Amino acid sequence: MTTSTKREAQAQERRNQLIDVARRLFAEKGMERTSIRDIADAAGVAPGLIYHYFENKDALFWAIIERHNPLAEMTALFAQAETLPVREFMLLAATRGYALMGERQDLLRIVFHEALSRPEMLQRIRVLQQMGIALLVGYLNGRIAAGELRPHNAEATARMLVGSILALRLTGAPAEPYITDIIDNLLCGVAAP
Amino acid sequence: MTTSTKREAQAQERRNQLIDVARRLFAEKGMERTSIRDIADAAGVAPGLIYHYFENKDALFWAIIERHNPLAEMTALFAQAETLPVREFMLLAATRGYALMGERQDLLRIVFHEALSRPEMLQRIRVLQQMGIALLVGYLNGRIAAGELRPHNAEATARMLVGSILALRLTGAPAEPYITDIIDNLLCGVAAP
Amino acid sequence: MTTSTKREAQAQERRNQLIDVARRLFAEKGMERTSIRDIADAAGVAPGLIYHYFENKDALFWAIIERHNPLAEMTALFAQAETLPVREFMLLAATRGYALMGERQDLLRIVFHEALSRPEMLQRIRVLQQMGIALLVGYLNGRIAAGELRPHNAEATARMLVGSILALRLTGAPAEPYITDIIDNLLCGVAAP
Amino acid sequence: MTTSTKREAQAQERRNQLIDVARRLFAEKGMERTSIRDIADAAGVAPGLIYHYFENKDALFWAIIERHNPLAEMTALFAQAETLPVREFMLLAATRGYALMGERQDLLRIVFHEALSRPEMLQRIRVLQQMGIALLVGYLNGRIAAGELRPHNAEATARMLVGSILALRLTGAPAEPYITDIIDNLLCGVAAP
DNA sequence: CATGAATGAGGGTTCATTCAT
DNA sequence: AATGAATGAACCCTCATTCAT
Repeated sequence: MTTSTKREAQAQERRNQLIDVARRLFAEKGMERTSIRDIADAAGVAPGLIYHYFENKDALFWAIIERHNPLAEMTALFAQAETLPVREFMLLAATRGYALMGERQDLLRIVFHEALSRPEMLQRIRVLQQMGIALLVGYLNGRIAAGELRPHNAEATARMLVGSILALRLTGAPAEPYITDIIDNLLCGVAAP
Repeated sequence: MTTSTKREAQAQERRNQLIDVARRLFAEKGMERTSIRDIADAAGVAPGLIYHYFENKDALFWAIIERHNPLAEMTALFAQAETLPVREFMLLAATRGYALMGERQDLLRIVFHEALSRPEMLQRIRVLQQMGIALLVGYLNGRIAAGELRPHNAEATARMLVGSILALRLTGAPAEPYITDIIDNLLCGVAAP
Repeated sequence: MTTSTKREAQAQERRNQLIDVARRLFAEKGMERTSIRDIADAAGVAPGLIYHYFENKDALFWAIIERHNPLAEMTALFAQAETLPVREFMLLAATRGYALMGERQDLLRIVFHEALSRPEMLQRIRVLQQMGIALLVGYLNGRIAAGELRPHNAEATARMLVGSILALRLTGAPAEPYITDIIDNLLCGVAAP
Repeated sequence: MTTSTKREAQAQERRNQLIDVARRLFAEKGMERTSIRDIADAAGVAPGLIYHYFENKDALFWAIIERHNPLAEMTALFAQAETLPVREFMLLAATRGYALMGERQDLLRIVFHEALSRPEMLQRIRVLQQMGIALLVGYLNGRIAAGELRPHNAEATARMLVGSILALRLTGAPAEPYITDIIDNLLCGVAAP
């Protein structure tokens, strides 16, 4: 029992190691430019071993995705939304989103990269993204109902916010001053009074 | 003279055909998943011929990019910016940008895809993107000077606009009602008055 | 332990087999006219396997050279030079050199062939050749010092000897009577007394 | 008539140009590493034109060989052999041979290169070489009959001479002092008196 | 005489994957 | 659990050669 448990733990560790190594390499060079041998070398194991843990390269890819789901964290963040004024919370959420995309930047690259060339990927990505937007839309509509935001199409706002943050990351732009400016623009508008 | 011109014209035609075929395939499957043979087959041509027209696969890629450069059109659009009120022109520009990304959606996929995994591509693409943003920033600062927009960081606004439109395209969302809402949000803000 | 050793031994054997097969084919048709597939077929092996053992075709070439380096044997021969009179030793050395070029005739063909069209090969080969000549020059100068040969430019003699033997091999001439005649000519000259 | 003659002359010129260009390139990089396109580019013509003048690449190769036969010159040289003392003439012949191999060094490279990998080439080369040796043997036997050289196997001497000179060229060694030393060694021997 | 578009076989090489050990 | 030898298909690219113009 104990031994088998130890074995299992060891196996789990090895599995995670392979996932992490693969994530790094995939992010650096893209999935196709990363060979199984590259991964094996970087992990210090033989190429054959990878097939002991994953059916094939694609399965390894999905394992990476599954291991890093950012939705949980975002959900937690929105749960405490009510405790802050609108502007503060939006700043917080935007900053956190920006940071998250940074922490998982390699993942972001992988996902985007693959999503753009593999329809079945795109499908799975859109589901996630839809959930993110839904979270945001829910919050915004709550604020509208509370009279803190003027009545309007919340989905457009949500898309603006996500798109703007995403664009910052994609272009390598820094968080400040852009994030603050974005939120202020969004809240107050840029038209002359 | 006539003959040589005819020959040249034919060659140009063939070149364009190859570019178009490649564009389609690259967009469908990604550049790496598209083999030279795939392109040749789709064009009804021997694989070797492609190397008669393009030095290698990468050169073919850049030929695609060059053939469809949206910058010229955008520049022309901004040249007549003064003739319209702010809101009208921004709607027009956003709509045109959205449409352009649509017409060139396959191109967009290709460019994104490659940019994400090949630093030297990212470099060249950022140059283009920077020029687009500069165009927009120039316009916005003009409107600020004219007192039509309140003084603010125009670059943040430009990035919001581009990011928002891009996000629409990437998520497959329709132009309306989003574009109008986005422009209105941007101009007037979403905060309650 | 035993198993890994067996594996290693097997791998070494396979490596040597590939070297030998390649040596034969390279000698028969020249390196460029021999494809990796030719080698693989002749060895009864998949083409990819060759790249498991050698980085590329060139590396395979150098592996052939390294496996059959005649310098060690020649060095050993010259170590016992003192035990024989000049004429006997020179006959022995010439005969041994002729034999060696025969045993390695295919190698000779390969080396010459490549040396003639690839500067970087010529470079590496000249180093080897220089060492051979140096060996001979050292010996000759020793004999001059010992008063057995008249004082003269030993390098010219060394080059004559090597050139003469090489020419025999290149033209397919037999060892006898040429070698004896060559040595005698070299020692006594052909001028009438 | 005149026109056709002019045309013919022009054609002959073009033919020779192609031969010369090909000779240079073949010598530089070897025949296989030189493509028809390389030759065409260097000559400033279209690839197709080469096939107007030569059936294929091999025919072009043979045309090069035929255009540059060194035998005529050597025969002329030996015709005046009697006018000089042995040592002087042998020096002259050796020097001339060395020079010839230099002038035609590129040709030498080509011939050697191809001879080593193509049996039918080797055959043709050996015929030429045999004629060269025969020329030399005839001379040497004449000198022996005249009492200027001691009676001995002239063919061995001829092979020594040719081999020595060839080795100088192949190793890139300079003419002097080697040639003089070689002739002196050959005439007087290197043994202590 | 001259062009250069077009062919298609074959080159070296990479790589996901399998399997005996 | 782990190895690494072995496979074979596919890749990008080169090139001698042909032929309509």
